[in-house]
Amino acid sequence: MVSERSEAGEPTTGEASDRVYAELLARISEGEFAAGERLYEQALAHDLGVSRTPVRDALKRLAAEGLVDTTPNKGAQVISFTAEDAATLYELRAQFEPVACRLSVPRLVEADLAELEDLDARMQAIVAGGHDAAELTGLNNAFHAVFVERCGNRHLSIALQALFRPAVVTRTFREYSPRSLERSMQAHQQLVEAARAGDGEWAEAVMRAHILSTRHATHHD
Amino acid sequence: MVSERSEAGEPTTGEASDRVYAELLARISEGEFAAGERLYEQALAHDLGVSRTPVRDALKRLAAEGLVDTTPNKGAQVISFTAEDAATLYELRAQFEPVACRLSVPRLVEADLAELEDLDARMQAIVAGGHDAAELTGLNNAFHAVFVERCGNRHLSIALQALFRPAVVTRTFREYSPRSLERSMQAHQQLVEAARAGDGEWAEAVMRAHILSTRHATHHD
DNA sequence: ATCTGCAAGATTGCATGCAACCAACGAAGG
DNA sequence: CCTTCGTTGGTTGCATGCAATCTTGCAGAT
Repeated sequence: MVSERSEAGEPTTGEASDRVYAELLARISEGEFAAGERLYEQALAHDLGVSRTPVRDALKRLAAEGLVDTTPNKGAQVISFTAEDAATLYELRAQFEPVACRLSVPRLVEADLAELEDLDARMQAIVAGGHDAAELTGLNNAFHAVFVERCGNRHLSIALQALFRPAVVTRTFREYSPRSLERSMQAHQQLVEAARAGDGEWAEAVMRAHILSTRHATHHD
Repeated sequence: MVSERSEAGEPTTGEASDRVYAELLARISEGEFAAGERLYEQALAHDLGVSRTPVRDALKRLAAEGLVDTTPNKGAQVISFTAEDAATLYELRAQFEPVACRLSVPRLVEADLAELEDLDARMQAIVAGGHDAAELTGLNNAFHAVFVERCGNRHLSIALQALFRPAVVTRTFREYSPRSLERSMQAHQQLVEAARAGDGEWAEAVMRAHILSTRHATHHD
């Protein structure tokens, strides 16, 4: 039968450990840590009100996911992309995320659909309002993560997340034109529609167009 | 039980965490741990001659890579596949590993080529000799890992490893027919040739054929 | 003035202690 | 006899202490 809502690719270890992991991931996503910045265990531990142990755990997890670089006796620092790496990741994303879309859409349940609609609505509200780039990026990542997490195979989820998560450091929406932004929002709405219709191929096509469009819109060079 | 690492030649050279990780990965690959078996930190620590801390680190790393399942206050246990999951992973592997091959072959340096040849030679020696399935599987994984690790993008490597590494629990060579084994060896030789020639497309084609052939040769039931 | 060597501070990695939590077993009651 | 609850042993998660290593700054020599 169907199981409870277990999130694929998110190994829950403890309690403080997960909190620290989520917090660090959020801070990296929001650009609170500069690329290449070194992350000191003691400072983070004191800042988050825990000891160094859960901080170490979280950093190791981030390292395994490729979001921070660690060197033997020097600790962790946020990854820094070359422009070429970023471009490559975009290519890979354009290739694989639509596939994840096609696989996941037929498996989405009502809660997932509701979450997609909620995220879409909140993004539209932000676009209509103050354009808070950080929060918008977070919601966008959550939106895309739904398809990845529900693609039906846990290891595929992990693999895709390894490809997509590093993109968070690029702070996607920072340099968007209003026109591209509007187009992205429409793509999201269409994705919600396709998901509600259970049409994986439609969703795949929309997602592919969405990503390729985004690639040209963010062209920073 | 094995006791080859009971005496540590290097007392303070650090990297105990990595050593434990490699050891656990090897043991899982060699089938020394049954699928679903629970891994106790204290027991592993005592067995490996270290404290629980590096063992915990290694287990968290394995969890992030999807090789062990962890539940909040129950610790880690080796993943167990459904037949469907295994089949899906094989599909994905057949789709993606040849691509990694094509990307990596033009980037291989002399040391990589030498390693491929060495691994190939050792596998042939084992096939000619005692057919030690465990060691053969290890060498085979190392052989395939070369292409994944040299594919040119670190995050793609991480993603592909997330897809391929879980397959190690299936103990690939255990139920191979001598004929299929011979064919695999020939494929490896051809891969070495293609790699030496720097021909990524050739290598890609050989790898795809190799994997698809393997899929039929192994009977997962 | 620049480079080299050293020494002190700082940081990571490992070991250990302690509390919370879970699982299993046994006893008491229906 | 079966069910239920309390107890006990064991395991994980977190905090802390300590040694090894790296970094930084300065003094001295060339």
